[in-house]
Amino acid sequence: MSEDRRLDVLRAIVEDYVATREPVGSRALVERHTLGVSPATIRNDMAALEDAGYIAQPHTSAGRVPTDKGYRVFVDRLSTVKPLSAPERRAIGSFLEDAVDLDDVVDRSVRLIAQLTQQVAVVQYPSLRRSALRHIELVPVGPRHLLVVLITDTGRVEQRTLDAGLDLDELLVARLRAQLNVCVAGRRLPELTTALRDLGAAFEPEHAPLVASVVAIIEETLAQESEERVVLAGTANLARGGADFNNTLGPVLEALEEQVVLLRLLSEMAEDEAAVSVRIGSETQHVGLLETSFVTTAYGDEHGAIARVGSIGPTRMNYPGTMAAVRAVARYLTRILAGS
Amino acid sequence: MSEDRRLDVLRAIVEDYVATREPVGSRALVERHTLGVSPATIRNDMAALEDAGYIAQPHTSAGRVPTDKGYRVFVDRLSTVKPLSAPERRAIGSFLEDAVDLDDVVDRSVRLIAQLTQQVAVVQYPSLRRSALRHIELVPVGPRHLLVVLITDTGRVEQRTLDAGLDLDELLVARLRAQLNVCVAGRRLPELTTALRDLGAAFEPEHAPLVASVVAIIEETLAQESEERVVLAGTANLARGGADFNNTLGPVLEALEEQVVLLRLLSEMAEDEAAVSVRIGSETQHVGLLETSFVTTAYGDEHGAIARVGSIGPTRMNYPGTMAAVRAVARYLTRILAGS
DNA sequence: GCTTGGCACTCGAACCCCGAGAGTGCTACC
DNA sequence: GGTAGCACTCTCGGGGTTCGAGTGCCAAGC
Repeated sequence: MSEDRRLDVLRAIVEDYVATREPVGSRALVERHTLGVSPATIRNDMAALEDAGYIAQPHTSAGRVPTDKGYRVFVDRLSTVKPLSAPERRAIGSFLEDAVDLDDVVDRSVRLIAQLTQQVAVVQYPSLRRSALRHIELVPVGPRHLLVVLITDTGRVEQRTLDAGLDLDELLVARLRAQLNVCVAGRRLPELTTALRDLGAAFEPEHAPLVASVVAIIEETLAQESEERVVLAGTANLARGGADFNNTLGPVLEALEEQVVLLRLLSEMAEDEAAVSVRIGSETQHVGLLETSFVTTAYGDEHGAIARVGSIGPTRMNYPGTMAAVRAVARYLTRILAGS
Repeated sequence: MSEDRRLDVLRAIVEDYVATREPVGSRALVERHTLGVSPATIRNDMAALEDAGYIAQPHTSAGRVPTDKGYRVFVDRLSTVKPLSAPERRAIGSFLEDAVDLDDVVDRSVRLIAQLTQQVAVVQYPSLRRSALRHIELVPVGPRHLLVVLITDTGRVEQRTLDAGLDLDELLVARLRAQLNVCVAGRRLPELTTALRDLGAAFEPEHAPLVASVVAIIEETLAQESEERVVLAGTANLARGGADFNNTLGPVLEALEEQVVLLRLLSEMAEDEAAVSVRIGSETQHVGLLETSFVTTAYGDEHGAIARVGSIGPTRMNYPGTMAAVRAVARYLTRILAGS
């Protein structure tokens, strides 16, 4: 009983099951694949695969279905990610290049992945933590309020309103703005925070409270927003494809709305070295996502990885295709961000 | 056969059907409501209501179910929106007040409505068209690119990147920024665009192309974004409630992802005078939303209405409760925006 | 020792039938 | 106009049966 053939059988089972959505039996396998042996032999292999936990049968006298463990072996050892066709790649590139700003880039990316994979797409905004501030803008709002706008080198914009507690002097605001931007110029976060703390020294003591509160709100924003933001698209694809997981759709939608869940998964997967990382079924460690898999990869700019994109679908998904699509979009995304 | 009693019967049917989710028959009706007549009489009334198109039976020998037309009468004439309880109102107010910026306000509002109505919530961002620009910021990005940031008096921020086509002079950018902000100061859109067109005159002829392209991108942004942006929450609530519309969930999700559809509905409903506006089933004029109703109302700031909030659920929804929740959130939202 | 054909066995899906129950519409009566 | 009675219709659910796919095992073959 050759080990190689058993893996071939596992691959065939996964492929057939993904294609047909029905448990696959020994006869169907030999008919659709050239395995060179009879159904009886396949049955023996299947029994071994079942003992090893790679496949299971929904009930006696039904065909076999891959388990999460089976998909894992398939993804790790049995599948090859085949690159997209040249026209597809061109379409991706040109679609993304038409974006007018960062929001638009993210929006287009997520729609693109949803479209390509016919599943739910996830795009994480560029991390504030790993990007540098490009500019800080202070805009007086009414007599006593100040709008603080932070612009990063990835084009992301964050704003906060600050109650100054006293009437604002236009000149002072201008000085503060200038100092802040000197302070900021091109620095990454760790240096930035220490630089900000020294800022008070450049101002008269009576302005210390204002400076302090502006600095505080900047730091707070950076800290808060390092809890990243994610954008979804294609949730309707969950319901499409008909009898996919009709009855368990609720928990999946709930999990997707809980950004916390997605962020945890994304951060866990960021630790994987692999270019494209996959979480299968129970590996997601979330009860609502037991029947779904999550394929992600990192994108970045010239300085390296800054966030992730991905696609979520049923565990019974087309893994090679999904991985190819996610990887392709991430590459173009990186190119766009590095180029602008 | 009194007309009044017939309407009472219709109201009872709607209420029972909403509560039980099952077709309601004549006997159940007299048992649960004090109508003072026998089932046979109710049957006659029901026949009349059916002839008039207010109710229908799913099949012979089943109870009756309200039609869209029946719900319409119920909403217009038979239901009273009862205000939320004091604790509920306080909870809404305090939850919204903790928001740190406009994005956060919108985010909290939409989650709040989803929570209160247990349905899908929709919040439209404040319209750029109806708000005034508070500030324009120009930030050089690399040698030749300019980031144009627009800040409105509702706190909304839009940005665009511009390829200047030639190296940028720092001083020129500063002059342009100053001029733009003079131009802008507090003006509403219609005056603004004419003011912008005259801007070129203040600069030397050789800078005309730059000025023109900056003005162009500002106008383009304002035009584009007057196609409003909407935010959703609570899509998982569609699947919850079990057998609500299990099989037709796909089209609904698709419709919700099509922002165009929502925006059309919102703009149509903006024309209604009524404080709270309702679209029932087929009235949405969208095939995916045939089994859903859409409850919206406007919110604004001290200058009046600027956008809408709403809730989407099955036609068989709790209309009075949904209307109360949507109205309450809109009021608090208005208060917050006017106060900041 | 692996592979194969044969065979008995299991079990879910589909179908049909039937009875129960809910609800209606009609008609005669108050 | 309201009411009671009654015949009629139709869905839903249970129970029984058949059908077929698929398995597991065994004995024979290469």
